[in-house]
This record gives sequence, structure tokens and C-alpha cells, in this order.
Amino acid sequence: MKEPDVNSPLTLRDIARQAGVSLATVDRVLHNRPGVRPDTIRRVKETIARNSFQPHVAGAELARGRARRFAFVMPSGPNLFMQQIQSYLGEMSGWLSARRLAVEMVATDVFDASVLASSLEALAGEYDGVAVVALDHPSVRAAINDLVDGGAKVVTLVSDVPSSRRHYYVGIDNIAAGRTAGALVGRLVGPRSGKVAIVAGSQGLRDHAERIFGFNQVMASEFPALNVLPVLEGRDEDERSEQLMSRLLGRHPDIVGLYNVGAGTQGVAKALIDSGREKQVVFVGHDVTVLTRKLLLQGVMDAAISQNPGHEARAAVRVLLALARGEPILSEQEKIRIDIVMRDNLP
Amino acid sequence: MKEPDVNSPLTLRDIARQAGVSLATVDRVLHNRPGVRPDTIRRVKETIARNSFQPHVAGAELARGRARRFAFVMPSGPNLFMQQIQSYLGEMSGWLSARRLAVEMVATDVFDASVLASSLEALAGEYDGVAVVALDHPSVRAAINDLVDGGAKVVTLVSDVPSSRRHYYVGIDNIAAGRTAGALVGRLVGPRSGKVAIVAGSQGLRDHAERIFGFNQVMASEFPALNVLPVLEGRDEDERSEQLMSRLLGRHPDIVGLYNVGAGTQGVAKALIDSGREKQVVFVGHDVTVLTRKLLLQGVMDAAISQNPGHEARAAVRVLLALARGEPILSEQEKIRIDIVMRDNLP
DNA sequence: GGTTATTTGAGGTACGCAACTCATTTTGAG
DNA sequence: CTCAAAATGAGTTGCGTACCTCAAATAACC
Repeated sequence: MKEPDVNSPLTLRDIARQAGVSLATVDRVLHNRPGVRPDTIRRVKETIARNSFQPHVAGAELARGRARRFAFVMPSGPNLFMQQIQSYLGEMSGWLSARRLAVEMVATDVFDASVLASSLEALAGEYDGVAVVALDHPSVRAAINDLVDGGAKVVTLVSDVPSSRRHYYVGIDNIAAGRTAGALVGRLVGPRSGKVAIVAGSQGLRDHAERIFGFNQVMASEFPALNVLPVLEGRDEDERSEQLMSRLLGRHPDIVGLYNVGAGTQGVAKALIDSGREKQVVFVGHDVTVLTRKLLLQGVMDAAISQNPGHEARAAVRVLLALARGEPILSEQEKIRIDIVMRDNLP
Repeated sequence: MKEPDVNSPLTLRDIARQAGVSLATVDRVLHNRPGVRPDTIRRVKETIARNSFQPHVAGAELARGRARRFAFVMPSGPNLFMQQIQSYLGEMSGWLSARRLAVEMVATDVFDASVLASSLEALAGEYDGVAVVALDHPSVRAAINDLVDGGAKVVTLVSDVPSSRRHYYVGIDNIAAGRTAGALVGRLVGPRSGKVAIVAGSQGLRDHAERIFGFNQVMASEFPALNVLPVLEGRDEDERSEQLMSRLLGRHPDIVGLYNVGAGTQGVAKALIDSGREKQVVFVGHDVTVLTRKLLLQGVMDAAISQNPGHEARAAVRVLLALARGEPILSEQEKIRIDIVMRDNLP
């Protein structure tokens, strides 16, 4: 086996010659076109593998002709997350157009399964790839599977639908996020003992349920001195979260820790500040926004668990592109890490 | 201005027509070739800007012909960091060869300025891009500048040489890393007061000096109850670090915190364990290795500040490629973040 | 004005691959 | 063996750009 020569790399022509077939046959094998004997397919694939041959991306892309279209299906309404993703995609516009990629945003009510499902159905045939912030619901699952069957590459973003046949999930491991939150609360509370409150949007949401699960896991096994109170369900609304939290703080003067699983941060923080106990209670929440940034700087929040939205946007695009091209995915690169953000490492 | 049509994007031919010049002239402008009047250059560039035209990467890459060669200049010896970088580059091999990129490792004594400088000089003309773990020294700076003048793209990795004309630095903000370490030590120590020890390789190393600076900054301003002891210089050697640390622990029974700035972790940990005070002393260090992972799991170390080596390797390659192609760099994507790793979020 | 230097145009070739056509060979069934 | 079906070969075209040559047009100079 000869040394791989940088300046005269193998081409499909070389593979054809070495496999003893014509260029046309190699092309048929490479693109799963019919009319090749199984034995020949094997021979060609072996030759490709033996030389660890990779088709030149540039050549393939150029010959392909048409541009690729990707759709990002995101929550409608005045959603900060959506705005962030959009702005990060905007920063990539040069990168995208240099590769003849078109990325379009599709706003829909991702919390209504049937609306989301029909939005997804409408994309069939139009796009080469779809990234979707998905609800885990049978009709959504079916819509995703239909897209996949139609030849589109599908990536779930932030919130997964593991039972579907989506090709990839770009987002954090929410159980690990909950565990991390638990460890932070426990360690920052220190030697004190007392009660720990949890506020979530709803335990019916997969993300939230998983985070709570992880949080409780760590609490039970590592911080027996801390007593976790029943979960408050604030529906991610500020007002409701504030009411519930105020009531809880009033009833339990020995609360030393607080984990806010989802949104509604404004309300939770207000209740805490109004109680005058923001310095005694360790407060850990999610995501770095204008609000949580302020709370961290004020010392009201002690840490935020963050999933870099810029990374999520770029990873989704890269994964869709790699899938469409048939390239391998650098899974470690695309893995969304759980960032612990405290006052001193605010990005 | 017409809508950008996804399926028939502009080409150089369109730009030429619209600017009222020939393809050859556009080519001359695009590649800074001589023989074009300033006025014509302006006109062409304006047309390109007006249409926010981006040359098709695939076309350019294909027409280019020769492959690109990048060199990674890294510390020689049984160095874990180098092994990691190499293994991460190995994982990218498919990605690299599909783009006809050749990445080679060059091992050298990066701690000896003259050796490093001559290693760099030897690369001149051979490579399109160079990533180097560099010492900040006049002769190294000169060697980097020579490479740049020779047309190579140069990226400093992990350790910067800001006074050189390197095109980019891929690595963390070490002052911020020190600040983060300080915040962690301070908060994990909690309400206790006492002394804090610092072990570094050498205060002459830029990285270490910057980390110590950031650490002291936070200590002074936020944790007045903690008294920082003078820095021990362990030269990143286990044995020496252990001796110094043992002595210090013996002399100061009220040490509550310990920041290990560089390597020599094995020695520092041994001294701490031998003193039997590993549970009382908050120990924060750098990097997730086999060793620090074990120490974190054992509860000897409380947190590690980590700079994802996989991300560093990939970012260096991407930046070199973007520079070589003349593409914009997605600076946020390439920014190496400071990861806080505790037992419960070990990667 | 003529002469030279500079600028521009026109065109070609090549890069590696996708996608296609059409002719030819091989295979397998009867 | 024959004959149709299946498999394969040989070839073409075009994608968008880089890089090159040579001729033609224009500008600058005396």
C-alpha cells in the first residue's frame, strides 16, 4: 500500500481502475443506483475502504448543481431563544452562502402537537434538511418520520423526540444538567442543612422532568442534609411562579437552596428578593439571558446552567450538511456541553 | 435589487457582466493580481459588495488543484496534551481528506526559544498554515513573523505571542481562567477564613502569570477573609511540587484553599493526601486528564478548569482553513471557553 | 504625433464529481 | 443453444473557479 500522496490524492477514476470496473459502476455503487451485482458492489466498496478513499467534497458539491435548503422550525411569538438562533444564523450568512446553503426559519406553535405536526408535513419535499424544536407527541413523531421517509434529513433541536426516526439530536443531556444543578446547589450551600425548593414549568415536559430527575438523584445520594420540597409547577409564567414561590418561602423559613428548572425566572427572583433572603438562599437556574445575567451580577442567582445557543445553531447546520452530504458527523464537536456560568465567568 | 435566488446564485460571470468588465479582470481583482486601475478595482469590489457575492467555496477549492498542508508544532516528549491533540486530529481524518487537507505534527522543544524558532524557520515555504504552541520570546516572535511574511497563515495555540503578527490565537483567556479559579475556591471554602496556597510552574510563563493575576484579583476584591500565600514555583514537576507543598502545609495548619496553576498535579495531590487534610482543603486545578479525573472522583480535587483540547484542535484547523481560503472566521465558534468541571459534570 | 507602458478582453484548460445516454458484454433461464 | 434481461463500459456535459496566454484597446509620456 503506497503512502498517501498529498498532491495527487486518489480520485474516483483510481478507485475504478483498482477495482477493475468503470467509472460508471463506481458511481452507481456510490449513489445506490440499481443495476450492479452484489459481488461487484462489495468489490468496489472494499477498494474504497482499503484506500480509505473520501470523495472530494468540492467536486461533489460542484457537480451537484442545485443548492441545499434547510428549514429551522422554531417557536413563534416573542421568543428570546428563537431570536438568538436567528441572529447566530445571520452571523453565519457568509459561511452559508459560500456553500450555497439556504436556511429558512419557520415559526409555529411548537407546543401544540397538531399545529406543529401539520407545519412539518407542509415542509415535505421542499427541504433537504429540517431542524425542529419538537414536542414529544405521537403526531409529531409521525410527521418527523414522514419527513425522513421523504428523503429529508431531520435533526431535533434542544428538545428531542427519541422515539422518532430523526437522524440526530442537537441539545444537552437534561438529566446531566439536573445533576449538575444539584451538585452546585449542594456544594454552594456548604455545611448548612435545610430545605431545597424546585420550580419547574411542568413535570409533563420531557426536558423539565429529566432535569428534576437528575437533580433529585444527586440530592439524595450526596447531600442527605438537604431536604427537597415537592416541585412547584409555574408553567414558565412569571406571575404564577412568583406566587407559588412566595407562599413556599413564607411557609419554610429554613429554605437554603432553590433550583429553577425552566423559565419564569423573573417571578422566582422577585419572590426571593421580596422575602429579603436572596443572600442566604443558593439560587441556581438555567440559561444566560439579559435577566439571569443581571441576577448573577447582583448576587441573587449563584449559577446558571447554560446551553450555548450559538453552538446549537451552528451544530444543527453542520449536522444537517454532513448528513446531506453523507459525511461522517464529528459527534464530539456537535455535542452541546453543559456550561456552568457564575458571576466571574459570564460570557 | 432582486431576491437572492437559491437555485441560480450569482457567479463570477454575473459579477463581471454587472461591473462591465471581463472575467479576467474580476479574477485579477479577487486575487490581488497586478495590472488593474484603482478605479476599476473599486468598481468590481463595489459590485461584489452590493450583491454580497461570495465565491462558491467548492468551485474555488476544485480549481485550486493542490492540497493544503498544515503543520502543528507541539511539545515533544511524553506529553499528554500532544497525544490528545493528535488523537482528535485523527478523529477528523475523514473530514480532512474529504477536503484534501494534510495536517502534520512537528514535535519540538517548545520551551527552548532558539530550538523552537529554528523549528519554525524550517517550515517556511513548506506549509500553507502553521499552528504552534509558542513561547513568548523575541526569537520566536521573529520566526513567526518570518512565516507570516512568507505567506503562511499562523495560529498560536494554547499559549499566545501577542506581540507577533500571528493571524489568530486559539486558546483561553488565562486571566479569566484565574478569576474563575479564584471564585471557585472562594465560594467552595464558604464562610471559613484561612490561607490559600498557589502552586505554579513558573511565574515567568505567560499563561501561569496571567492565571495568578486573575486569581489574586478575585481573592482581593471578593474574599477578604482569605489570605493568599506567596506563589510556589514547582516547575511543573511532580517531585518538586510535592516537596514545596508538603513544607507549606506543615507550616500553615490553617490552609483552606489550594490553586494549582499548571502541571505537577500528581505531586501537589500527594502532599495534600499525605497531610490528611484533603477533605478540609478546597483544591482547584487545571485540565481534565486521567489523573485529575481520578482526583475529582475521589473528592481530593474539587474542581478543574478545563480548556477542551478537542475543540482547540478543531478550531485551529478551521481557523487555518478559513484564513487560507480568505473566508471570514466565526470568532464566537472558535473561542475556547473555560469549562468548570466538577465531579458531577465530568465529561 | 508617435511610442511605450499599462490595462483590459477573450478564451482556453483543468480540477473531481454527478448524472446521464447508449452501446456492448455477461449472465441466466428455457 | 438461443434470447432476453441484467450488468457493465465508454463516453459526454456541466458545475464555478483558478490560472494561464495572447491579442487588443487604452492611457501616459515625450
